[in-house]
Amino acid sequence: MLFANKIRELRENKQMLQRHVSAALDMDNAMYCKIEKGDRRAKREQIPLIAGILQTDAEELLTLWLADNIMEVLEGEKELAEQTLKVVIEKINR
Amino acid sequence: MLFANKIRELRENKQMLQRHVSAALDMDNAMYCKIEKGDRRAKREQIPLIAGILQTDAEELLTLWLADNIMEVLEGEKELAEQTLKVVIEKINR
DNA sequence: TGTATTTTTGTCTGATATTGTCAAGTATAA
DNA sequence: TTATACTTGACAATATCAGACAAAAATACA
Repeated sequence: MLFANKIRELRENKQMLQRHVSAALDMDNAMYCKIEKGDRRAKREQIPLIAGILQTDAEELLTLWLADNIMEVLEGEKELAEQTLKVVIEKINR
Repeated sequence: MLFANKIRELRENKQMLQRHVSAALDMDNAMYCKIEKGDRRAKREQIPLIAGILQTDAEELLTLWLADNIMEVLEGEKELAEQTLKVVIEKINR
């Protein structure tokens, strides 16, 4: 879980508690805990808020969050992942 | 819709009717119509069945179906798509 | 040790999204 | 027109998921 690992690392480096972040997000702390563990997914619109609270780049966090979502699509399709990504890149660059 | 376009093309080239395919899939024809138009998504386990009916390579169809799913994740994130895919590829090749 | 605090886990519920079905619509050809 | 193929929209059934709460587990520290 790229996104989860990143926000945990950021929070710990800043010596913040989960409840600081969850309060700033107006979110149940249990929920935030699950997001940080990768058990639940943050909503798209929460990413920039989290970035603000943790004082980091929103685009970087969003990129990791998107990458997680793509990894989930490719879950269990290891042998087709590479070819699939080729098709996607080709589609995007056109 | 890569997958949708492909199965339509395959079906038409074989002069098959939608109801032939939907019957073989034990599926409501309206549903198959929507899948072929890209309004609804085929289930993962239906892909090899469809490939069998249309006598084509299941892996190729599956690749297109996965690519559609990834495109949906990247929908509206055009400016981050490239970087995101880089992260995914890096993650996969490790 | 005991106690307070933080983090994690399990479960339930309401909201939201998805899927399957049906009926009615359009399009095309005979 | 009539028949056939395809498409669309509306609705109900179903599945999924965020959010909430309580309680357990882990951690810190007196």
